Amino acid sequence: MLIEIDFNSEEALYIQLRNRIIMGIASNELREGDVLPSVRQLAESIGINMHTVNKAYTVLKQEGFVKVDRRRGAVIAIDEGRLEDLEEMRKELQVILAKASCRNISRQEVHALIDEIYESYGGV
Amino acid sequence: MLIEIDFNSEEALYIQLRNRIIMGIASNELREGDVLPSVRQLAESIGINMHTVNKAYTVLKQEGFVKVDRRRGAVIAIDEGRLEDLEEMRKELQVILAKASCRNISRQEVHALIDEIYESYGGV
DNA sequence: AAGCCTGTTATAGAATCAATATAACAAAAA
DNA sequence: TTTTTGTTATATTGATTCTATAACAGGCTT
Repeated sequence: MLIEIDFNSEEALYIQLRNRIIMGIASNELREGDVLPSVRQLAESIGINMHTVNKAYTVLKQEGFVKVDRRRGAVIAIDEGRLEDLEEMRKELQVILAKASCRNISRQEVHALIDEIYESYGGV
Repeated sequence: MLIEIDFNSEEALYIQLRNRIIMGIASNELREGDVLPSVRQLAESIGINMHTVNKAYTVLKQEGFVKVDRRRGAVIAIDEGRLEDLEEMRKELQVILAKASCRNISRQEVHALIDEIYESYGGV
């Protein structure tokens, strides 16, 4: 899986990295059991520091997307039943939809966008 | 309009403030032409620094939710045709829905949540 | 056994951001 | 005139982000 980083973005590098990997899982480019590159490898291939990658992996571990095996490195392992995430999602959506509503983006448009994105993650 | 701040949140105070005001506009608690409290007033009533409020207002001005009138202070004034926001929304939704997809939250559940939130903002 | 590659940890520095604290200014309102 | 408005400048504190070395133990390869 190709991981791209935008150095002009305001988003922290380790957050961009985390997001890319989560999106990789959603789009099935990364599957349960797949091994991520070592922190040193990935850091070098992107051109950033080892610790920045390590922080991304640590966050992914805490959030339940990855487990770390001393032998194999960081392995995709998804906690599927985390209800905290639903409340978190509600809060995030409240802000996003408030903005959308102010900009006269209709509910239909949002639904269409949701479908489009969900489609790209392989339906369900 | 009552503005509440969570001092335990990781979100910056000025971002929380901005979000509250945008949500206030969406829910029609704040309407075009309404005057926001002065930076000093609001700062005192919440118990934070004047500059933190000022930063929130400055961001709201840049994002096109508020205009500042020397006479009246900060006034709600919404730029309704900003297409940058649609692309921004797409990027934010991509991350949120990736997480949702990983947690087995179905597309239907997301649609229902969208409706619920949009409902609270008065339909459309 | 020796060397290499894992993740992990510690420490330190630079740059930026968040929040606070004073202070002052011009314009408008009381 | 005095108060209140937004605006601007400056400074300090603390946290965050990213980088840089360095070292360690566990596992793998040769």
